[in-house]
Amino acid sequence: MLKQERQAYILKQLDVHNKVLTTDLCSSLAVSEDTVRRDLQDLAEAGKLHKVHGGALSTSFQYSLQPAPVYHQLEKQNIAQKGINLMRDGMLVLLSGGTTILQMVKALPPDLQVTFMTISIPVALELMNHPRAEVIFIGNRLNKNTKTAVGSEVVARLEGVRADLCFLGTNSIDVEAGVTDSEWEIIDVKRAMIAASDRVVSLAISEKLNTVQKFKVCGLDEIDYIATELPYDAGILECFAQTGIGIL
Amino acid sequence: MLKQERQAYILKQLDVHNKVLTTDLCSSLAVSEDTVRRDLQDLAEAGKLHKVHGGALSTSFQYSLQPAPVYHQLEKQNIAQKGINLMRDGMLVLLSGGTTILQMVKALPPDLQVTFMTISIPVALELMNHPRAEVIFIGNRLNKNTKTAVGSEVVARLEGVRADLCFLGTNSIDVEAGVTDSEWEIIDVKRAMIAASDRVVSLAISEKLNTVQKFKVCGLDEIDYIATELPYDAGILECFAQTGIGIL
DNA sequence: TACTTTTATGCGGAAATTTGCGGGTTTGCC
DNA sequence: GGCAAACCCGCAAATTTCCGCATAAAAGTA
Repeated sequence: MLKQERQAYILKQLDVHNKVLTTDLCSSLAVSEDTVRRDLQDLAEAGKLHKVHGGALSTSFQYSLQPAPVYHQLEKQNIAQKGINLMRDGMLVLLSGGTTILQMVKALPPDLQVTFMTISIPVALELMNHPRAEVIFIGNRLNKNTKTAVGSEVVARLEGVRADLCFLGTNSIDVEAGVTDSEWEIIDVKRAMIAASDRVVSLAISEKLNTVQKFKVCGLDEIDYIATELPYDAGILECFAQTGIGIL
Repeated sequence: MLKQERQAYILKQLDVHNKVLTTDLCSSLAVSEDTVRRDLQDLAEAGKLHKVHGGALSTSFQYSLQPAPVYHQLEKQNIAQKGINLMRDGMLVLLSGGTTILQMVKALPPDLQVTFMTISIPVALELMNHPRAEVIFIGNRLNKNTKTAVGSEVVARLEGVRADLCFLGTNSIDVEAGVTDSEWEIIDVKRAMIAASDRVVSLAISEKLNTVQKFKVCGLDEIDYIATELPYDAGILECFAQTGIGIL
C-alpha cells in the first residue's frame, strides 16, 4: 500500500470519527507503529490533523475561543502569576469566571497537579488543555452574560465542598463596600464559593480598586489576599493592607 | 508496443483502480522500470495523474489535497436541519457532544425558545450565543478528550429529568450492534440521557452507518429516529427502517 | 542504399525514500 | 511512585528513483 493511500485513509478515518488511535491504525493498515507515527507526523506538519499522545485528532475538532482582545493583557498576566504562586500540588482550587481568571488558567505551568472546580464555561474549556489538571464543572443553569453557572443548585453543590483556595475574578473591590459585582445572579454563587474555601484570593487590576458596583458579594474580612499588577508597596494598596488583607 | 499505447493503458488502469504500482506496470507491460517511470513522469507533467513514490494515483483520488476543515460541513448542516425540525417551543432537549451536535446548535433559529440540557462544554459555549435558549449544564468531572461531563454525578442528575427530546452525536451505529462509542466514560452518561428522554434521535453522517466501536451504548430499539444527510429512501437506510426506527 | 539525426529503451550504479527494529526515554494511568 | 504503553532516535535492509551512457529503433536526407 502506498504511503499516500495510507495517509488518505487516516484522514478519512479522522473525518468520520474525529479521532484515531495509533494502535488501531497500525492493525487496520497492517504496518508497524513507527510507520503510522511517521504518517501522523507528516500530516500534522502539513496541518491536516492534530497529533496527540496515542493517536491524532481532527483539526476541526478543537474548538478554540476566538482570541477576543484582552484589555490590560500584561497587567493580567502579572496578576495571574501571583495567583499561580499560591497553588501547590494536590490542592483543590475554586475558580470563578472572568478574563483575569482565564489569563491565569492559560499561564498555568504544565506540571502543576491541581483539581479545579469552576462555574465558568470558558475557564473549563481552557482547563481542558492542561495536561494534569483535573477539572470539575459545577453545573446548572447558565448565565449568558458571564457564561457561568448560577442558581441554587450550584450553591447546594458547593456546600459539600472544602477547597484550599478560591480565586475570584473580582468586579470591584473597595475598602468600605468590600467586594461588589454587577450581576445579581452571580452573587449567591460567589458567596458559596467563599464559604467553601479556606483561603480566598481576589484578583483585580488596579483600575477596579476602590470602585463599587450594585450588588455586594462580601466584606473585606472574607478576603484573605488581593492580587493586583501593582508592586507590594504601592500607595493605593496601603489602606487594604491595614484591614489585614495580604497583598500579593 | 508503442509509447502511446502504454500510456493509454496506464491511464485506463488508473481509471479502474485509482492507483498503479510501478512494478505491476513494468511486469504487465513487459518493459523496464525506467520506461514505466518515464511514462509516469510524462503523464504527471501533463497533469493526467499524480505521481508518488512507488507508482501513481488518480488525480480524482483526493489523496490529501485539502483537509477541508469543513469537509462534512454541508452534510452536517443537512443533518442539523433535520434535527432542528423536531424541536418545538417550550420543549426540554438533551444534547450530547460532538461536532454534529455543535453544527446543529450553530444552526438553531434565533426565535426558537427551548430549554437545553447538555454535558458538552463546547455545545454549552455555543448555546450562550443563542438569544432565547435557556441552557443548563449538567456538570461534574470533565473528560478532556470529549470535553464533556462524565461520572455518576451526571447520571444521578439525569435521573430526575424528563426530557422531550434527546440528540445523540453518535459515534457509530450498526443494525446488529446498535449504537457504540469509543469512549468508555461516556457510555453511562449517554445511557442515562436516553433513559431520561421521551424520544431519542441519533445524528450520524452516513459514513458512520454500519460501523462499530468498542463500547456499546444501547440497542437500536432504544433509538426512535436516525438523522443522516441521505434522502429518506436511501438504500443503506432500509435495513434501519425495517427495525422500526424513524428515518429523518 | 548509406548516412545522420532524433527518439526511445535498457542497464549499471549511486542517491534517495521508505520501512521495520532495537535501544533508551517519556508519558499516562492507577 | 511504579508499570506498561507510547514515543523518539539512529541504523540497516529493501525498495525506488535518478543519472549518465550505450544501444537500438525510427525518421529524415542525399
